[in-house]
Amino acid sequence: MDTKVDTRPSQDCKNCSLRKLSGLRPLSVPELKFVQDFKSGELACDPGMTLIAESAYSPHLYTVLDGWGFRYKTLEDGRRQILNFVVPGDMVGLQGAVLKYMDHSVEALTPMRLCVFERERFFSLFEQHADLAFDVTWIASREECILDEHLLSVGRRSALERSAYLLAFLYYRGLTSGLISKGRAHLPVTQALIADTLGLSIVHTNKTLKKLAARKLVAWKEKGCEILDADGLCAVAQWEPRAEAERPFI
Amino acid sequence: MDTKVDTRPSQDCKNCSLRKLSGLRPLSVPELKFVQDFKSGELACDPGMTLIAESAYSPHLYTVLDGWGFRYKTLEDGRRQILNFVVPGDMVGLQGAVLKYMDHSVEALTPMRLCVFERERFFSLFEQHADLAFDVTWIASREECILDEHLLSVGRRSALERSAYLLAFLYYRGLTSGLISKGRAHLPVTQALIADTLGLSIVHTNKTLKKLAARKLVAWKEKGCEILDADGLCAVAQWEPRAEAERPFI
DNA sequence: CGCCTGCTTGAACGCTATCAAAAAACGTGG
DNA sequence: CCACGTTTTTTGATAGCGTTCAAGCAGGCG
Repeated sequence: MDTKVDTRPSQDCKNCSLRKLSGLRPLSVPELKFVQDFKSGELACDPGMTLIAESAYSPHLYTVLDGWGFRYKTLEDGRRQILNFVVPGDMVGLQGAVLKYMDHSVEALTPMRLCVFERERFFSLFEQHADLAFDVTWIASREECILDEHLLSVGRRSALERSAYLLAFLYYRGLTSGLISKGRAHLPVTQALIADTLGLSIVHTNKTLKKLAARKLVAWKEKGCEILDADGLCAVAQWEPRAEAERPFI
Repeated sequence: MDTKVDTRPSQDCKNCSLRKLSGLRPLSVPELKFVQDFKSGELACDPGMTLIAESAYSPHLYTVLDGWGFRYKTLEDGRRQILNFVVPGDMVGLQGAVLKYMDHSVEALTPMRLCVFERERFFSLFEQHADLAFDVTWIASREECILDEHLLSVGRRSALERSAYLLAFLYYRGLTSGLISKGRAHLPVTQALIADTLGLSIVHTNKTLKKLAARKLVAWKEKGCEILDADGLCAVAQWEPRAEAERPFI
């Protein structure tokens, strides 16, 4: 449960491990230079660690370099709703940087590595690089788009459809962010997490997942979920992933 | 059900009817000048009109000047989920302008008036006015924030809590956007709309709303909902509205 | 007046929650 | 490598919240 901020001089953004991912918008030389200067360090953290706590002020803004995490909110009596998962390329704490308050918490699901920025200097990005500013807005809009689909899912899909949608969704997010590959499609989630994302009880989630397993769409092993047939999941969910053109990454 | 685009020279932004609303960030003279030039017209439309259709390309981007509307998505078999409501000051079609695709539809609930912009020129806003670009990101982030709360609501609140939350939420949105006042708190929504927002059936929505009415929190009249006790609704919902500092408006 | 939309009500069904408990997997320290 | 506590998964039984089906009523509009 410990955290360590890397105090070595910031890693070179040009050789950022994420840059080799296909589907990322390449940065121009001046942009890269700006980002390199904007970056104030790296953060590595262990599973279970809270990156950002609801309503607590954080002076930082992050970009995920590696690992899985998730965003959630809770009601006063403890009921929890997971809002979305974060993967490499996602920004963490953007709401806080823009609105000046955080309305949700973010927790690491696996060991994570993050790129650290100072909120104070966030506005300079808008002043100096219109392209990067547009990218930030793009990222915020895509998050909105994902939330729209989740809301449709929780509001109108049955338990079986919902589960299928979520697993397919996580599969594609894992693929496009390089966390998994078609051969190694293992999602590091517990059934309790799935339940809190779908708005279902743990017991019923378990029974529903068993049905998907019976259809050979997924398998539960090694404390996580193996995706066996993503197309099958999509069919059950009445959903298909959007083929994304080029994704910005800051 | 007809639409009319106002072909007269664009109304003066400086005297925009919305500018007198309290809580809006005032624009500088150059910003105002830019917005005035950016604006390409006004659109007036009647209730029931679809402003933007899912997956259809629209060359426009709007800001709401007057009236209520709502965003929604549907599944192939017709099940519908309302994602959020739009009120004066909100942008409509931002997702489309940034991501290049629309994933939801937008429909007018009451007669609406909108300010029309050209998507093509949207990027120039980022190039020329960092402050306005930041405002756009602010608007996107706040939408995300609202969706987070809706998701928590649909996922984890009971039918009664959910209804109370939604009505309180609409009440405060109406207030801050000048559509209603404390004396005249009438929301122009049908129970079918409420049902599609909460992810409930119409029948059960009706029974749930009756319970709120029995507690004297709301009253159903004139084809809409009268808010009698917003604090009471908040208490039922375990929710309280956030006191917003200054809201940008483009 | 008659149709259409929106609100209301009752009854029966069923999906999902809750309760309870056990089995399995995992992590840790001896 | 084993023992033990903890977390996660699994299963069965029961209860209840919310859905679906089926009418009936009220108000607005041509």
